[in-house]
Amino acid sequence: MSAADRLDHTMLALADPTRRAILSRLAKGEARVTDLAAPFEISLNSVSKHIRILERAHLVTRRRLGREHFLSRNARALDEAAAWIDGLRHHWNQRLDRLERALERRS
Amino acid sequence: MSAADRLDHTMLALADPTRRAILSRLAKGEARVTDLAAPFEISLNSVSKHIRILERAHLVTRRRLGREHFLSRNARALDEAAAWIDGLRHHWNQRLDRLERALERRS
DNA sequence: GATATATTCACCCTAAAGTATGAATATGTC
DNA sequence: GACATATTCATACTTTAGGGTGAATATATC
Repeated sequence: MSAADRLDHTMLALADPTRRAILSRLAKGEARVTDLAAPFEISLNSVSKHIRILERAHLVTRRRLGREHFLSRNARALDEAAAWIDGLRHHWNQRLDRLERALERRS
Repeated sequence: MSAADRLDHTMLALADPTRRAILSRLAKGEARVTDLAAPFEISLNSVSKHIRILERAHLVTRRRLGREHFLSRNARALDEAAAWIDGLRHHWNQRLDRLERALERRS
Protein backbone atom coordinates (compact mmCIF):
# COMPACT_ATOMS: atom_id res chain seq x y z
CA MET A 1 0.00 0.00 0.00
CA SER A 2 1.33 3.41 -0.96
CA ALA A 3 1.98 6.30 1.39
CA ALA A 4 -0.94 8.13 -0.23
CA ASP A 5 -3.28 5.23 0.53
CA ARG A 6 -2.09 5.15 4.13
CA LEU A 7 -2.74 8.89 4.45
CA ASP A 8 -6.22 8.41 2.97
CA HIS A 9 -7.04 5.86 5.63
CA THR A 10 -5.47 7.80 8.47
CA MET A 11 -7.13 11.12 7.65
CA LEU A 12 -10.47 9.45 7.08
CA ALA A 13 -10.16 7.67 10.42
CA LEU A 14 -9.51 11.03 12.09
CA ALA A 15 -12.54 12.61 10.41
CA ASP A 16 -15.06 11.34 12.96
CA PRO A 17 -15.59 12.60 16.52
CA THR A 18 -16.31 9.13 17.94
CA ARG A 19 -13.05 7.78 16.58
CA ARG A 20 -11.10 10.80 17.79
CA ALA A 21 -12.60 10.30 21.26
CA ILE A 22 -11.57 6.65 21.17
CA LEU A 23 -8.00 7.64 20.34
CA SER A 24 -7.97 10.13 23.21
CA ARG A 25 -9.25 7.45 25.56
CA LEU A 26 -6.45 5.12 24.53
CA ALA A 27 -3.90 7.55 25.98
CA LYS A 28 -4.89 6.07 29.34
CA GLY A 29 -3.82 2.64 28.13
CA GLU A 30 -5.33 -0.51 26.69
CA ALA A 31 -9.10 -0.88 26.67
CA ARG A 32 -11.63 -3.50 25.63
CA VAL A 33 -14.26 -2.83 22.96
CA THR A 34 -16.88 -2.61 25.70
CA ASP A 35 -14.81 -0.06 27.63
CA LEU A 36 -14.36 2.06 24.54
CA ALA A 37 -18.07 1.92 23.77
CA ALA A 38 -19.22 2.90 27.25
CA PRO A 39 -19.16 6.72 26.82
CA PHE A 40 -21.23 6.59 23.64
CA GLU A 41 -24.88 5.93 23.01
CA ILE A 42 -24.31 4.05 19.81
CA SER A 43 -24.39 0.26 19.69
CA LEU A 44 -21.42 -1.93 20.47
CA ASN A 45 -21.58 -3.01 16.86
CA SER A 46 -21.04 0.54 15.63
CA VAL A 47 -18.06 0.96 17.93
CA SER A 48 -16.65 -2.30 16.61
CA LYS A 49 -16.90 -0.86 13.11
CA HIS A 50 -15.16 2.37 14.14
CA ILE A 51 -12.37 0.31 15.63
CA ARG A 52 -11.98 -1.57 12.37
CA ILE A 53 -11.51 1.75 10.57
CA LEU A 54 -8.91 2.77 13.16
CA GLU A 55 -7.18 -0.58 12.67
CA ARG A 56 -7.18 -0.19 8.90
CA ALA A 57 -5.36 3.11 9.44
CA HIS A 58 -2.95 1.39 11.85
CA LEU A 59 -3.87 3.94 14.51
CA VAL A 60 -4.70 1.16 16.97
CA THR A 61 -3.61 -2.43 17.42
CA ARG A 62 -5.52 -5.35 18.87
CA ARG A 63 -4.47 -7.98 21.36
CA ARG A 64 -6.84 -10.85 22.08
CA LEU A 65 -6.91 -12.47 25.47
CA GLY A 66 -9.63 -15.06 25.72
CA ARG A 67 -12.92 -13.50 24.73
CA GLU A 68 -11.66 -9.97 25.33
CA HIS A 69 -10.02 -7.80 22.69
CA PHE A 70 -7.68 -5.17 24.07
CA LEU A 71 -7.05 -2.15 21.86
CA SER A 72 -4.03 0.09 22.22
CA ARG A 73 -2.68 3.12 20.43
CA ASN A 74 -0.10 2.97 17.64
CA ALA A 75 1.86 6.15 17.15
CA ARG A 76 3.34 5.44 13.73
CA ALA A 77 0.34 6.38 11.57
CA LEU A 78 -0.32 9.48 13.66
CA ASP A 79 3.29 10.55 13.16
CA GLU A 80 2.92 10.11 9.40
CA ALA A 81 -0.21 12.26 9.32
CA ALA A 82 1.40 14.96 11.43
CA ALA A 83 4.47 14.90 9.20
CA TRP A 84 2.39 15.36 6.06
CA ILE A 85 0.44 18.30 7.47
CA ASP A 86 3.56 19.95 8.84
CA GLY A 87 5.29 19.47 5.51
CA LEU A 88 2.45 21.25 3.75
CA ARG A 89 2.39 24.04 6.33
CA HIS A 90 6.10 24.65 5.87
CA HIS A 91 5.74 24.46 2.12
CA TRP A 92 3.02 27.12 2.30
CA ASN A 93 5.03 29.28 4.67
CA GLN A 94 8.22 29.08 2.65
CA ARG A 95 6.36 30.49 -0.30
CA LEU A 96 5.05 33.32 1.85
CA ASP A 97 8.57 33.98 3.11
CA ARG A 98 9.89 34.23 -0.43
CA LEU A 99 7.11 36.66 -1.33
CA GLU A 100 7.96 38.81 1.65
CA ARG A 101 11.65 38.87 0.75
CA ALA A 102 10.80 39.79 -2.82
CA LEU A 103 8.61 42.65 -1.62
CA GLU A 104 11.41 43.86 0.66
CA ARG A 105 13.88 43.94 -2.20
CA ARG A 106 11.52 46.16 -4.20
CA SER A 107 10.98 48.65 -1.40
CA MET B 1 -20.21 25.23 13.92
CA SER B 2 -18.29 23.42 16.63
CA ALA B 3 -14.57 22.73 16.67
CA ALA B 4 -15.39 19.03 16.27
CA ASP B 5 -17.42 19.71 13.14
CA ARG B 6 -14.59 21.80 11.72
CA LEU B 7 -12.13 18.98 12.39
CA ASP B 8 -14.51 16.51 10.72
CA HIS B 9 -14.55 18.63 7.58
CA THR B 10 -10.83 19.34 7.60
CA MET B 11 -9.74 15.75 8.13
CA LEU B 12 -12.21 14.49 5.55
CA ALA B 13 -10.93 17.06 3.07
CA LEU B 14 -7.38 15.82 3.68
CA ALA B 15 -8.41 12.18 3.16
CA ASP B 16 -8.21 12.33 -0.63
CA PRO B 17 -5.04 12.37 -2.78
CA THR B 18 -6.52 14.73 -5.38
CA ARG B 19 -7.38 17.30 -2.73
CA ARG B 20 -3.99 16.94 -1.05
CA ALA B 21 -2.33 17.52 -4.43
CA ILE B 22 -4.47 20.63 -4.95
CA LEU B 23 -3.35 21.98 -1.58
CA SER B 24 0.28 21.33 -2.46
CA ARG B 25 -0.17 23.12 -5.76
CA LEU B 26 -1.57 26.17 -3.97
CA ALA B 27 1.76 26.70 -2.22
CA LYS B 28 2.87 28.21 -5.55
CA GLY B 29 0.11 30.80 -5.23
CA GLU B 30 -3.38 31.43 -6.52
CA ALA B 31 -4.74 29.23 -9.28
CA ARG B 32 -7.91 28.99 -11.32
CA VAL B 33 -10.12 25.89 -11.28
CA THR B 34 -8.82 24.98 -14.74
CA ASP B 35 -5.21 25.30 -13.57
CA LEU B 36 -5.89 23.07 -10.59
CA ALA B 37 -7.63 20.48 -12.77
CA ALA B 38 -4.87 20.31 -15.40
CA PRO B 39 -2.67 17.62 -13.74
CA PHE B 40 -5.61 15.24 -13.25
CA GLU B 41 -7.55 13.08 -15.64
CA ILE B 42 -10.87 13.58 -13.91
CA SER B 43 -13.44 16.04 -15.23
CA LEU B 44 -13.41 19.74 -14.45
CA ASN B 45 -16.69 19.18 -12.68
CA SER B 46 -15.15 16.67 -10.30
CA VAL B 47 -12.36 19.08 -9.48
CA SER B 48 -14.97 21.75 -8.83
CA LYS B 49 -16.58 19.46 -6.28
CA HIS B 50 -13.26 18.70 -4.61
CA ILE B 51 -12.69 22.43 -4.31
CA ARG B 52 -16.08 22.84 -2.67
CA ILE B 53 -15.06 20.28 -0.04
CA LEU B 54 -11.81 22.17 0.53
CA GLU B 55 -13.80 25.39 0.86
CA ARG B 56 -16.21 23.82 3.33
CA ALA B 57 -13.15 22.95 5.43
CA HIS B 58 -11.84 26.51 5.04
CA LEU B 59 -8.62 25.11 3.63
CA VAL B 60 -8.93 27.32 0.55
CA THR B 61 -10.61 30.61 -0.23
CA ARG B 62 -12.07 31.83 -3.49
CA ARG B 63 -11.72 35.19 -5.24
CA ARG B 64 -13.78 35.84 -8.37
CA LEU B 65 -12.46 38.05 -11.10
CA GLY B 66 -14.74 38.11 -14.09
CA ARG B 67 -15.42 34.59 -15.22
CA GLU B 68 -12.33 33.23 -13.47
CA HIS B 69 -12.31 31.90 -9.92
CA PHE B 70 -8.94 32.13 -8.18
CA LEU B 71 -8.35 29.76 -5.31
CA SER B 72 -5.75 30.33 -2.63
CA ARG B 73 -4.64 28.53 0.51
CA ASN B 74 -5.94 29.33 3.97
CA ALA B 75 -3.65 28.28 6.80
CA ARG B 76 -6.07 28.51 9.71
CA ALA B 77 -7.85 25.17 9.25
CA LEU B 78 -4.58 23.39 8.60
CA ASP B 79 -3.16 24.84 11.82
CA GLU B 80 -6.19 23.57 13.73
CA ALA B 81 -5.79 20.06 12.33
CA ALA B 82 -2.06 20.04 13.10
CA ALA B 83 -2.76 21.28 16.63
CA TRP B 84 -5.27 18.52 17.27
CA ILE B 85 -2.95 15.78 16.06
CA ASP B 86 0.01 17.17 17.99
CA GLY B 87 -2.14 17.45 21.10
CA LEU B 88 -3.04 13.78 20.83
CA ARG B 89 0.57 12.78 20.17
CA HIS B 90 1.73 14.62 23.28
CA HIS B 91 -1.12 13.17 25.28
CA TRP B 92 -0.06 9.68 24.20
CA ASN B 93 3.61 10.36 24.89
CA GLN B 94 3.00 11.86 28.30
CA ARG B 95 1.29 8.67 29.32
CA LEU B 96 4.25 6.67 28.08
CA ASP B 97 6.60 8.94 30.02
CA ARG B 98 4.65 8.38 33.20
CA LEU B 99 4.77 4.63 32.65
CA GLU B 100 8.52 4.76 32.20
CA ARG B 101 9.00 6.80 35.35
CA ALA B 102 6.81 4.37 37.27
CA LEU B 103 8.87 1.44 36.02
CA GLU B 104 12.07 3.23 37.00
CA ARG B 105 10.82 3.78 40.52
CA ARG B 106 10.15 0.06 40.89
CA SER B 107 13.56 -1.01 39.67
C1' DG C 1 -23.97 -29.25 29.65
C1' DA C 2 -26.21 -24.90 30.43
C1' DT C 3 -25.83 -20.13 30.71
C1' DA C 4 -23.70 -15.60 30.55
C1' DT C 5 -20.28 -12.41 28.45
C1' DA C 6 -17.45 -10.26 24.64
C1' DT C 7 -17.09 -9.56 20.10
C1' DT C 8 -17.97 -10.08 15.39
C1' DC C 9 -20.70 -11.48 11.18
C1' DA C 10 -24.46 -10.87 8.04
C1' DC C 11 -27.80 -7.91 6.51
C1' DC C 12 -30.55 -3.69 5.90
C1' DC C 13 -31.16 1.24 5.51
C1' DT C 14 -29.92 6.16 4.70
C1' DA C 15 -26.70 9.72 3.65
C1' DA C 16 -22.77 11.22 1.46
C1' DA C 17 -18.54 10.89 -1.52
C1' DG C 18 -16.77 10.57 -6.02
C1' DT C 19 -17.25 10.32 -10.82
C1' DA C 20 -19.57 11.45 -15.27
C1' DT C 21 -22.50 13.87 -18.84
C1' DG C 22 -25.06 17.62 -20.55
C1' DA C 23 -27.30 22.10 -19.74
C1' DA C 24 -27.06 26.65 -17.80
C1' DT C 25 -24.80 30.96 -16.40
C1' DA C 26 -21.49 34.49 -16.68
C1' DT C 27 -17.91 36.74 -18.90
C1' DG C 28 -14.61 37.84 -22.54
C1' DT C 29 -13.53 38.57 -27.63
C1' DC C 30 -14.49 39.39 -32.37
C1' DG D 1 -24.86 39.76 -32.01
C1' DA D 2 -22.03 35.58 -32.49
C1' DC D 3 -18.81 32.74 -30.57
C1' DA D 4 -15.49 31.00 -27.17
C1' DT D 5 -14.02 30.36 -22.33
C1' DA D 6 -14.62 29.47 -17.25
C1' DT D 7 -17.30 27.62 -13.98
C1' DT D 8 -21.25 25.77 -11.88
C1' DC D 9 -25.92 23.43 -11.75
C1' DA D 10 -28.79 19.43 -12.34
C1' DT D 11 -28.94 14.78 -12.62
C1' DA D 12 -27.56 9.97 -12.52
C1' DC D 13 -24.84 6.16 -10.99
C1' DT D 14 -21.72 3.41 -7.95
C1' DT D 15 -19.32 2.94 -3.74
C1' DT D 16 -18.63 3.68 1.02
C1' DA D 17 -19.60 5.47 5.72
C1' DG D 18 -22.27 5.11 9.63
C1' DG D 19 -25.98 3.56 12.04
C1' DG D 20 -29.26 -0.34 13.39
C1' DT D 21 -31.00 -5.42 14.56
C1' DG D 22 -30.43 -10.19 15.15
C1' DA D 23 -27.61 -14.39 14.61
C1' DA D 24 -23.20 -16.55 15.13
C1' DT D 25 -18.78 -17.45 17.38
C1' DA D 26 -15.65 -17.89 21.09
C1' DT D 27 -14.77 -17.97 25.78
C1' DA D 28 -15.74 -17.99 30.71
C1' DT D 29 -18.53 -19.61 34.71
C1' DC D 30 -21.60 -22.51 37.15
